[in-house]
Amino acid sequence: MKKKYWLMKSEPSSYSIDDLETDKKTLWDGVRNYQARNFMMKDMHIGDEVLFYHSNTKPTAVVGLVKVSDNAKPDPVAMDKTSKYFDPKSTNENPIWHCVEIKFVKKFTTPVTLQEIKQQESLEGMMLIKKGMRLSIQPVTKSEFDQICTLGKKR
DNA sequence: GCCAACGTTGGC
DNA sequence: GCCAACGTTGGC
Repeated sequence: MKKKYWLMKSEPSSYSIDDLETDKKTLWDGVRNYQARNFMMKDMHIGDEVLFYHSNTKPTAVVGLVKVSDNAKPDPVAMDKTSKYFDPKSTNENPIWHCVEIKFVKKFTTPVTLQEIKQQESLEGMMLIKKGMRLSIQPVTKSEFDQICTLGKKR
């Protein structure tokens, strides 16, 4: 299985890279978008590397690296009536939503801001900066991944 | 807090 | 199957 590269968004007010550093690993539950789900179910595998992105904050930025530590499994909170992610259409027999588990790898010494990414000519193809792009899980190329990592190590 | 862009829902 | 209405995302 060839390693793939991804970008995952999170609002730091709900779950930040620091939370993940504390937890070491977490189930990426609560995703309720079919495109994002399909990536997790079909394309993400143990060992894939992920850019962790903080959205809805100042500044928005890729703040670190994480790794897929377990393949997709049914999303438990979809079956939890008390959860805000509860979905009556999803059952134990026929779960609709799935999620992978991710583990903390490292925080960037310098977060790579959205603004900075937009300024890189070599990154102008990134999905993240496409107008109206709001997918919370996006594939990135190895080249994009490597460039962001380099920027994150600077200074 | 605003609002553009998007995805989903539901009436027909 | 269309599409208007609605809710959500996420940058600014």
